[in-house]
Amino acid sequence: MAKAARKKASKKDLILQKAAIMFREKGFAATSMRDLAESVGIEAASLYNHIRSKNEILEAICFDVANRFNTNIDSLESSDQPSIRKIESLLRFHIKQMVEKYEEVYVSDREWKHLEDPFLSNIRSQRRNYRKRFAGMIEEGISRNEVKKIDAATAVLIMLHAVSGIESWHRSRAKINAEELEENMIMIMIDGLRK
Amino acid sequence: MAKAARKKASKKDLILQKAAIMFREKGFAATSMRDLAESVGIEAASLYNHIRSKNEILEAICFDVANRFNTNIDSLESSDQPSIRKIESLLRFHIKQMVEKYEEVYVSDREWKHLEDPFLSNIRSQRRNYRKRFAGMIEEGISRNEVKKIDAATAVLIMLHAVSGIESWHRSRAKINAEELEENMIMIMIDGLRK
DNA sequence: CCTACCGATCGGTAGG
DNA sequence: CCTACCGATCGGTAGG
Repeated sequence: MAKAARKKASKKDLILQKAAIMFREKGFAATSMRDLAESVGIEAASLYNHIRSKNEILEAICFDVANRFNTNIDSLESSDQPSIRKIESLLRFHIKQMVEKYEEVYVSDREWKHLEDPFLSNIRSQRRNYRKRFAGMIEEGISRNEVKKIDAATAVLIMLHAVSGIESWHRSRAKINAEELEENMIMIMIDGLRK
Repeated sequence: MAKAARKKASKKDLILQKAAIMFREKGFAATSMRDLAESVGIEAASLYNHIRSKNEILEAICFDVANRFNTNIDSLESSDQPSIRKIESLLRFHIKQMVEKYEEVYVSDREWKHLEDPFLSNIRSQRRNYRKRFAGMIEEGISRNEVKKIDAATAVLIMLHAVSGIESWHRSRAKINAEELEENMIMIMIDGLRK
């Protein structure tokens, strides 16, 4: 019974993992359950022994990723580093997640619009909330004179989208490694392009 | 005859415009020709008097946007400003395009994967080429000592994705206006967050 | 986990 | 530009 439960869980995990890969490649809407079943190695109908619906797969991916980012910002906010260090840590977490859990993070970021209510409203408010907390860290940095006077909301948009640039790095198997990538990104975002 | 041709062109333009709005909202794959026809105000079958296929609409959007960006980088490369100014101008062009032609630029950037060959290969190579030229401007800036020593390819990824952050600004109708947005973005990207 | 199948919807065409 | 309709494919279910 324990073994059966473990087995079932790992098959569901396999489905989620393959789904993340396919949703990233083709998009949620353009991926059929038959495509997914084939990549898992079973018939389409058999998927439904492990998951309830196509949308449930997307929900699992999106909320799993959201939880990881929320947990991280929780612990950052309660720490007492300088603001610019908090911001740097947040960015480094985004970069690491994008490198290590590429497909899941990418899918949760680009395909969440295909969720249905109540999950759609939920994720929307989680995203709004996250951006607000990030903006709060930037405003704190401005008031402490660690960050230059910019519009915090604009800075949040730039930073969050900038890290998603790793997508292209990930697929192109560029010349530089993950560590160099991270250092370059942090340098550019914290100190800009100009020498 | 001239008038009929003009009329037909403008109806086709209306279809392209409505398609860009819907492809941005729901994605290419999740937008049906019946959805599109409804927003244009005709029956689905009637769309085919103006366009040949659903994919042809996406092709028109993607290549129109690509041409505008290529024309801009052509004229920038042949100018003889300092490298950092060329980079700034390129970024300003991206920001302006994103503000003014929001739906088309967004769609061409996120939905081009749904193109079919030979258009898919064509746009892929155009994108590769554009990034290479942009990286060349950054490397020129480094060698002229105007830009700090960073990996040019990484900087390109960050900058191109950062400007697409305007998407969220555009939809959220934020407090700041387009001009302030542009100045904030340029300041952050050129000089970074740190004071 | 499979075979067999469902109603719905898709992109697109014929013919007027 | 519409009515009528097509073959294909979709997400999902029944029953074993």
